[in-house]
Amino acid sequence: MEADKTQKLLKEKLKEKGLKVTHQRLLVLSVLEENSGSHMTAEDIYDLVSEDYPEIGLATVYRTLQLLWDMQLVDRINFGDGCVRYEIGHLLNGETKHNHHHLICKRCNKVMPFDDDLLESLEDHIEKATGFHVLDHELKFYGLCKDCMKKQR
Amino acid sequence: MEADKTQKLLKEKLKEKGLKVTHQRLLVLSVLEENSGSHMTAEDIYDLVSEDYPEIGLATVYRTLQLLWDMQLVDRINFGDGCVRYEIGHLLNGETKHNHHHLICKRCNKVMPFDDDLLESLEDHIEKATGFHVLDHELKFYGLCKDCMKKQR
DNA sequence: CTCCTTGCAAATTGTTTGCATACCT
DNA sequence: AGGTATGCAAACAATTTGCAAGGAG
Repeated sequence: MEADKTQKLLKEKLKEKGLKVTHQRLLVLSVLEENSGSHMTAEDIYDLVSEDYPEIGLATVYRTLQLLWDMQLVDRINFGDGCVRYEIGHLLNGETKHNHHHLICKRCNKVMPFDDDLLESLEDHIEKATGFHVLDHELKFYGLCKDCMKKQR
Repeated sequence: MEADKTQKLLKEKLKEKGLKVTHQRLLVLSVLEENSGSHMTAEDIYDLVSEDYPEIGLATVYRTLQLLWDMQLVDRINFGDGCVRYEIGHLLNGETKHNHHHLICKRCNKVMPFDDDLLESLEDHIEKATGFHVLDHELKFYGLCKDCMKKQR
């Protein structure tokens, strides 16, 4: 149901640019959609798409992710663990803004989401103070999770 | 003057762990200190250290940066351009907290610092709400800088 | 004298590119 | 048909690792 809407949007945007609607592009987007909430690497996505469509190549996944990102259909996140991660775009995600942040444990590397929209007003302030037009933000907190705090020597 | 303090701290931390004080380690830290405010890649640091100490190897720089990061003497930043960047740790930087953020222009890739300590209270809130102990945060705003806004078609 | 550390080169890992073929429109 | 997309393998770039030799405590 939601998925239909997403696909339709992708098809529109492709047509707009004279690009083609292919199996691979639809599949990558749908995997991202089915796993909304997880932070997936290109390899993760490749593995999942491969289940339905084994002949896909990893390079195509990279090219498609780049494309989806250019079209603002997916978000990129980087936890500094050496690979870029993707999730379904916040524009498609129901919410009007991207207001979920990440708590990253320095010891066990667990990543937890955290919701807050405190930053809206800060964005307005930035625009007025610097002339920089904010489109999106990314906020990460590094520290120790509850479990690791307990285990702390 | 400040540099002495930094070196002393490094020496202490090394001794604490039974590790050795080497030229290379001191030099990497001092380059970072001299360039406080810039966001340097391992390669940048390697080039600068090489001027004083040409026999250093790039691998040593990587190993040293890892070490300094473990010891909380330097901060890591990732602008998603394919390489990790480093700057002198906020603990050493005079301030008590790391409250400078980044405005990243999506068009020209310029990076501008932006200071604000609005997040302190948010950190307290997180600790109470989730049990996650926050050590540091990283906040990036993506958008269009003043110049690129003007040039906008 | 013992272990930690280094430099070098080789190995890894994530990602990109070139090219001939296959596929949308 | 005509140009876009794909799969594969080779190319790349940033970072890591193995190892023998050098240096700090």
